[in-house]
Amino acid sequence: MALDKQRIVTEAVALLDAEGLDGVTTRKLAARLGVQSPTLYWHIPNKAALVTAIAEAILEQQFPEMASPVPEECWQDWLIGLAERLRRALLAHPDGARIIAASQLSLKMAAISELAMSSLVGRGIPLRQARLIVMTVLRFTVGYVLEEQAGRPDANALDGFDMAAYAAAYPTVVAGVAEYFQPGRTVDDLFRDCLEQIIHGPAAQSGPTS
Amino acid sequence: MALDKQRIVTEAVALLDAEGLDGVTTRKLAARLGVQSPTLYWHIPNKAALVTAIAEAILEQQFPEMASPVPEECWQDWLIGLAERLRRALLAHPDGARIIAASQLSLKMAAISELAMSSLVGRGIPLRQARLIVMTVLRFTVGYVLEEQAGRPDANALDGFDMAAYAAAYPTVVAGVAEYFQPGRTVDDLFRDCLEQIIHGPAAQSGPTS
DNA sequence: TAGAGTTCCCTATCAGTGATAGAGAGTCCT
DNA sequence: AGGACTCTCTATCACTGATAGGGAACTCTA
Repeated sequence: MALDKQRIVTEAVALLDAEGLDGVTTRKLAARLGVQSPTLYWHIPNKAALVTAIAEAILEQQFPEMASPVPEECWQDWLIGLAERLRRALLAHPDGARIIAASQLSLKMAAISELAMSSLVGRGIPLRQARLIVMTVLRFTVGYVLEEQAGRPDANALDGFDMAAYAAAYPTVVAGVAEYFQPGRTVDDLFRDCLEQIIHGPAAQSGPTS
Repeated sequence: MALDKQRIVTEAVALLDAEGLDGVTTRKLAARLGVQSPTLYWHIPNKAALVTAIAEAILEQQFPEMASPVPEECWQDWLIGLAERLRRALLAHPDGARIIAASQLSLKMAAISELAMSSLVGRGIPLRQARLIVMTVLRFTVGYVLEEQAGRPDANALDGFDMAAYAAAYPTVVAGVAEYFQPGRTVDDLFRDCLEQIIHGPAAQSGPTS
């Protein structure tokens, strides 16, 4: 089978799934393609471009089409759904968020921004506010998943870790985690609740605001 | 002068400032310290630990003390100020956000969360909501600065870039950028406006919300 | 004070990384 | 037939994080 950029990127994603971002090296990728590593440089200028191409592929996979909200759907729910799809796209591969963050000038990401902003503007939201909301939601989502996927420290680094001391030093943080997850809530609920914080505002939830 | 972890981290930050994260190699760092590179491994287990230590140093620099809001200050403004300080901490060094994102188990970051959450709880906000707001603000801030600091693509990668086509494909995005910055607003204003979106909610700004 | 243990830095070396130079097989077009 | 173009190869570079193991200097103990 002829080697082309398409096939390289497809195999790179498979390698990513198998070994994570740090496992994606030109040699391993070439080996999977039955080729020597310098050959890749005929099709791809450098590794940064490869990572960007992987990012585009990951997004494309989850956003094959770009659909505006249907008329009867309120934009808030639609935007939450969009962010959840973006999060799922990043979670679908190891280090997905790192890859998106490392990729430069992603056209697919620009397309998502464009879709979201134009949809909001179409609902009568002023351009400036639409931009603020969309930027906030998208950057938050990347930041969120980035931390969500952050490599758990290896056991080696953990041997000096004292959970009791941690709980004593950061009681509110620990209590907050315990409180949230105790009634059967999941990490997906947590993401959604944070999103609603952004989109509907703190006032949407019960509780004093000053 | 004796070599210790403190001095290593201080010099690593200086090297970071001079050459960026990719320039922080064990050899260059050792050279600055007048030492051979394997010597560093006597003081530090591996490079990941070094990056984490750099992250702690960067945060420490901007958050030497942890102050709760004074009584007459509303928590919203205080929290915005906290996020702005965090952003300034990340912007103060090249790749600051990448470093925070790559560092595992930062105690200083936990301390910031603890301070913020306990301050909000102290103002009567329910624990769950305090956690949601603080998490949202902190992860958004990291995601925001990460993109803000993302390496601009080199001229090499830009030669195939057609600005006119970009503007045609993503008109709302481009219009949004132009609209925002035209009246003399700065990138700092943009960050603050996004933050207010989160903390005060979309309703705080004028404009329809459905 | 003698000797043992500890601390800290060294040289030598490893496997692996992204990337380039340049040769050489095919293929296609004139 | 012959030149140009496309694609893959071998060989090699400079560099990276990391480990093994030697040795000097210091400190603590008998």
